Amino acid sequence: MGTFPDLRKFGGADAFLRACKPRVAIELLSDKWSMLVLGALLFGPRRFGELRRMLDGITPKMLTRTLRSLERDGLLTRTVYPTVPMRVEYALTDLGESAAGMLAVITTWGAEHAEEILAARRAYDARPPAGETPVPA
Amino acid sequence: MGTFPDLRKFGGADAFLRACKPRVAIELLSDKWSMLVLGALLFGPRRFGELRRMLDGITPKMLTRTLRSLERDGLLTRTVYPTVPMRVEYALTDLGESAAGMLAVITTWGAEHAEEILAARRAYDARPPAGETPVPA
DNA sequence: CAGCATCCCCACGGATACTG
DNA sequence: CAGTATCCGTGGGGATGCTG
Repeated sequence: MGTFPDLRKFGGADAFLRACKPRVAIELLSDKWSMLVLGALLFGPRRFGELRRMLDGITPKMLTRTLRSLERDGLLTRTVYPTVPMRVEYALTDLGESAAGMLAVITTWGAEHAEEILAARRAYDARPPAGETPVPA
Repeated sequence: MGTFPDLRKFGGADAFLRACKPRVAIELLSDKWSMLVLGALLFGPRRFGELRRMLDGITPKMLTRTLRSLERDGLLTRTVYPTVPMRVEYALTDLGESAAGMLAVITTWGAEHAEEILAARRAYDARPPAGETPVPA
């Protein structure tokens, strides 16, 4: 069928149904802020406020929730320095770095095909309401 | 920092803020069913009912919505055969196949790291409520 | 067969205000 | 500084029933 890695090697579509292994990756990608946070941490360890400023538009609540979730999954570490004022630093783990690697793949794909997709979208939206049904046979 | 492709080449975190190009990929991934449908179509063109059966748990409404969205983005084609009873076939485009390639990357990553993540999750959940704060310096 | 229409729920996530 | 607490609107998506 194609030149891409054969999905069936990994279980194909079945691999995604129900609560199966690779689903964790999908959940990660599906979350609005997770990959953004990982991306931000690629620049090195960052503090709460720094991340907040890097991720324009994120609220403290969502940043906290996202960081907790990523920490729980072992994608980043949270280190508290009990200074005054307090200081907390977040850093990617190896696992987190590899997850960010996925982000790179996705970003690349998106950058390469965005124009094509947007063009298809325009064409679709511009086509006649009641249409000629493409009838090959 | 790592061995993965350098995100900054693509604009880094900034590349994701607001409505920028690579975001279309994220939207694709974020949708609950889109990548599953693409994965199913990797096995070849399929009819509505076939897809419905392959994607256990999907409702007709969501299948329709997902297919329409993917068609609009040029990831698959929809061909109507006006037979009796009616027959509609969905097939990946080249663009759709390349998108499914992303799925392979993600699936692989998920399969390789799922156990690690689940272990981290168990460890996190099992740790003492009020905790020893890791104080390096 | 391949959908479309409708109702409805609740979880995601934003805004705002407060605390150790 | 680094969060927590609370309220609340939106819409994603399930269930059900009907149609060309």
